[in-house]
Amino acid sequence: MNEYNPQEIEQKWQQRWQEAKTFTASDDQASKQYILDMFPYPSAAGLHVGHPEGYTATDILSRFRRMNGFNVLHPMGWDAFGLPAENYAIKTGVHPDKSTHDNITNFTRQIQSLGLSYDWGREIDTSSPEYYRWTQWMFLQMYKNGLAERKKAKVNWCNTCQTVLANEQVVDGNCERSKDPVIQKDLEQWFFKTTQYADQLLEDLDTIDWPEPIKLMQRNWIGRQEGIDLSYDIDGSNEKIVAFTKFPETNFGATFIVVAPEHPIVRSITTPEQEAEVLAYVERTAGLTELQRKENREKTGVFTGRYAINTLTGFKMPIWVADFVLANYGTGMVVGVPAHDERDFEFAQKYSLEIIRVMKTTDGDESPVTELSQVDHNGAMMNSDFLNGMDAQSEAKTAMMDYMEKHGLGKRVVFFNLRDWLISRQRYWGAPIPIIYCDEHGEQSVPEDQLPVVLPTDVDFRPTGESPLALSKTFQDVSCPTCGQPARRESDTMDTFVCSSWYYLRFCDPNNEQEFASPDKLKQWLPVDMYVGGAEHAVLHLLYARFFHKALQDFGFIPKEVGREPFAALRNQGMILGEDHQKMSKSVGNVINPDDVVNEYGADTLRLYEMFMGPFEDTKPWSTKSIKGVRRFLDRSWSAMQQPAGIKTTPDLQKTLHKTIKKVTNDIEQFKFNTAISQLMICLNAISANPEFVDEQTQRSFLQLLSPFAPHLAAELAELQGYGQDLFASWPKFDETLTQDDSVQVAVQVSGKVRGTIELSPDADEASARLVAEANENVVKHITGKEIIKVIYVPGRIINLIVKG
RNA sequence: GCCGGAGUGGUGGAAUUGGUAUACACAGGAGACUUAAAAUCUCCCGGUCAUUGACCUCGUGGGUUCGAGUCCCACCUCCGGCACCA
Repeated sequence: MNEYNPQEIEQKWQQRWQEAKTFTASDDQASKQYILDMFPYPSAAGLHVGHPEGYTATDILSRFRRMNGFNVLHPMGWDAFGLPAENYAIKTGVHPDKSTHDNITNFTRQIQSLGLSYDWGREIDTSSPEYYRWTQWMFLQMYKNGLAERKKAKVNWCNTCQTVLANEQVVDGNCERSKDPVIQKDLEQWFFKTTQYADQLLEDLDTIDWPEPIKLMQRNWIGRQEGIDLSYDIDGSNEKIVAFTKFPETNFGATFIVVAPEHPIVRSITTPEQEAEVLAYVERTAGLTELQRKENREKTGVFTGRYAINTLTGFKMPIWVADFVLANYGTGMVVGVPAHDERDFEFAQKYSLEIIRVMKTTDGDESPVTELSQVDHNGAMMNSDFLNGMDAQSEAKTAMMDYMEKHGLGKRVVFFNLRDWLISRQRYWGAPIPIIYCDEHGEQSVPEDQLPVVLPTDVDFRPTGESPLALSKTFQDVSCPTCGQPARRESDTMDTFVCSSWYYLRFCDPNNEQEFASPDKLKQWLPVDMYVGGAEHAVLHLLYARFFHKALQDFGFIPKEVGREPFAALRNQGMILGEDHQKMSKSVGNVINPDDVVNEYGADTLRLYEMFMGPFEDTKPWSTKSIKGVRRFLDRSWSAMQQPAGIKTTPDLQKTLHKTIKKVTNDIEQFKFNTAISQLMICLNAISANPEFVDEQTQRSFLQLLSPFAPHLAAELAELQGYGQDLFASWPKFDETLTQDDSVQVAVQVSGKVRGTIELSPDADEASARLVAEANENVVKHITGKEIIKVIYVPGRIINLIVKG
């Protein structure tokens, strides 16, 4: 018998598959499956064990679908632009293009050593001019259609990275990458108007098969809220206060107004007496970072000297400026109802503003509100004229909104949390934004036939806060597309998330030089049927890609037939922790390198182990000991499958085989790889117990079932046994009747407690089941002398005898 | 604070969705083969008490039910997201 030598056979089969182009997708079949991994950023650290988890899952699914007759598109590529390569260049002087491509070479070697069935003919690299040419082209389409816009705005700035960041890239007030505090800067920047798609991005979530928690996170991020913009006259001014609120029903209790310091109205309404104080406050708060604002929870504010009139009550509401009101949320102005809002209460208390209760809260309290714990906005209205007695959150809210709209005092509005996507980056290693500025003609698109705008090489990477491209002579020498006079190029590059927002489209037609992808090819493959990756992309990448898909479809570049969503189904792999149950990290020293595992145990063992560890979506710790058990299973499969096939099988073995076919088939569909593997182990145990009764059919089926998980081993055994590789052109079928047991163990309960088990046919009737149960020796002593008053019988599961006395 | 997810043997985890809790593995114990070890194979393996058996056990405490890991209520712990959001 041959020795199982994984390193040898794995290399051999990988080579054969590559030479035979076994996994090349063809573009002309109807039953398609597009199975996609989130493509990796090729970091210098190489592959970590988290990568193969997702890649193995999609590989199993791809091989399984192919065996079931599907035409599968399963590609791989590189999300190659990004800050780490540039930071590395600053430190070492190695050009990002070089380090990135060295890393890609290493990643390719590592990924290929796992025997994954990618169609390498479709490999893409977002940093190649052939790719980013289309990234730039897409920017121009966004521009042409009014979805890309340059505007001055308060933006997030990271001092360490020396660049602006998107809203989504700010985590707890810190830069997602450097973890350093983000400060606010007023800058002119490029935005994609994601907000124009807020409604659709929200609604279409209902049409896709994604994990509910991920959908919920997107819903919360988009943050749709219904409310009303209330207008108030200002005493002694022609301007108006417009305040957004979700709780207009409390408006009889409104006693003051607060405006964000950044709001332009502050300057125009402040009275001369208050001017100095207000300006000083505005200046002081403007300099604060997000973090400082967050740390300083103590409310501060300054009176503008002006009053707005509460139309309902005639109350003169003082207008204050305070930084707890955010300029970019709602209208940047808030109506203060201190009795029924905690923030308003704190502010009113600090500055001795009037507090009027307008609700008997759910705890029955209707005394004056003097403590924070009394503040609540649920209950029955009081002190509120026509609202009195109504429930605050239902009747009263609607009645008040109706009243306000009818009298021209307010307008119902829908407000979203989502902001436009800031895509400019003052960095080098990204796709240049294809815009030219001319003194005479202003902002100009680079003509499409001049794409790509190639990244120059004569560049100093060191971040100065200005884009490195601005300092390149060769890059800046350009003439205006309209008048031909000297002009200058936009020197910012695009956020790398722009590149990754459309790569799934390029895989459909990766070598097309006329279009980013032809409509026919898009029609052939879209949408992605299964998309797999880490949950860290819950909002960023997945939201942006959805936005791109919708926008490009509306521009007419993606056929309508493929639907409004790019990823029909999504699964997230769980994180793999170190053996110490800690997050893997270099500094802790608990990092497992996939190369080492492949060298020691083989790729099939690594694949099988990562799938066997636990549920796909769960976080789970690595265990070097457990991996040996998986290798043992492959060793035993290796020797069992090399036995000469027996003439006939046993009914028991056949039953186990058919149960296994059924379970493995269903489990793969449901991403329950761990239980699929345990069933394969059960099957092998049965095979090993009856070596002389393992017939050819059993061997063939077992190898077929094993092949998506351990493809090299299965291929080698098929060859050794003379079954040929055609074996893997089909998936075994199970016979439902052969998966049924003839007799089953049924538990006998007496008054709900298990007292014994009996053997019965699964369709035995209650009378005969009861007869056998009552005769069971372990049961008898619990029922003698007692009356059986009720019997509950679940065929094939339990029989429960309820006794009295 | 608000919104999600999770809590099962010494360990990773199973449990046909309300029906015999601990499948499949790992670790551990005993034995076989071996001069020996490794490898391999066979058996045992949640806890307490005990004579054949009984009782307890799925984060904690209640509840619904003939029957609850699974459903309901309250609470505890861990992980993830959001957060002066009007």
